[in-house]
Amino acid sequence: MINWYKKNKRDLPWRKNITSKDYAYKVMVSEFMLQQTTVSTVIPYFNKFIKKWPSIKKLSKANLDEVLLSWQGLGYYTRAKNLLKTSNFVCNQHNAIVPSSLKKLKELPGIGDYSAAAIRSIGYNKKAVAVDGNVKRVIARYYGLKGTLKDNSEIINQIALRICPDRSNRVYTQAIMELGAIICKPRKYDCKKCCLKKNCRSYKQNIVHLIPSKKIKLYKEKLNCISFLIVDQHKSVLMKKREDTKLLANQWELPSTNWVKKPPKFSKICTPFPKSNWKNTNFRLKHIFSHLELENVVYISEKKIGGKSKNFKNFEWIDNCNLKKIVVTTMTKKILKKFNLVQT
DNA sequence: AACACGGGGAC
DNA sequence: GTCCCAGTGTT
Repeated sequence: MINWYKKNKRDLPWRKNITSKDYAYKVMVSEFMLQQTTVSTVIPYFNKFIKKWPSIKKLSKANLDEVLLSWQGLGYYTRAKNLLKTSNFVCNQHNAIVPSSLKKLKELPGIGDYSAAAIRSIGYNKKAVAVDGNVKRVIARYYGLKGTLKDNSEIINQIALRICPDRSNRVYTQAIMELGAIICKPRKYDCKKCCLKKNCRSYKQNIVHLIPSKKIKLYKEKLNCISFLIVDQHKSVLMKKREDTKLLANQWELPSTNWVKKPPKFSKICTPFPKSNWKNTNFRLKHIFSHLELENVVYISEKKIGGKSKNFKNFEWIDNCNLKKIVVTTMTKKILKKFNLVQT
């Protein structure tokens, strides 16, 4: 497997300059970004992030809005918050050196079992057992473990510990993950090319397609809302900042109704400017989150001079130029794009 | 042990 | 449409 990896490994930006002083920091940043996120999605974000904050000391001087802006579109925004917290903690408590012990790594916000092991192994080449989704799948197939990954999590962790080598841990950790990502993929796996096929139980028994078995799908709540797009005479858009907790924390979005099960009926009284002339755009946007679906109907209006608004708490008129400087939810971004108020 | 937390890519 | 991705924190 190691030989296969050395020959076939991908040229990923966080694998460069292993000897540089900031290498462990870069590995840490990559591990935050890679949580539940594919490599191809992460690469451009990682490059931009490291260009802006090449060292942990520089990152620790950033403010949250800046970090969230560079995270915009990547999802799971608590990661950005935790990464900033962690960099501050490391600068204050660990002399700006990313720790290499599992215990100290796991004290850092946003770093759990997997990330601690990955940073120790990939960042410092010290022994650690990093078990991510790829590793679980490779082990489950190689040992022919039927059932879901969750059913087998205990035994998978035991095996992972047993087969983890003491030496060259950095290469091993990446090799087994890379095998899962390139060859032993969830679908369209390529067993013919797999260096482990000789002893792979599910390959020999021809049950690769059954392993791991799918986890039962959970019901996704379907919600609805109306968003209000209002532009003033200077082409500024009225935006609202979300609360700093929970979903899409601290991000800006169009003013909108609550998210409710039954599609809300339009009424001027729910709009930010009840006296304006609101029109249904007939534009509907379905947005999928990990745990719910939201169907968004967009109403549009131009602000009348002298029109009064109801409640300006957390509301602000944002001009076109400043729209790209604030963190906007992906959903609102799509709406603004549809009405040619933002590029890209 | 179950749920909250994004968004996109592959099929 | 479905699955799932270099998971973590909260309840």
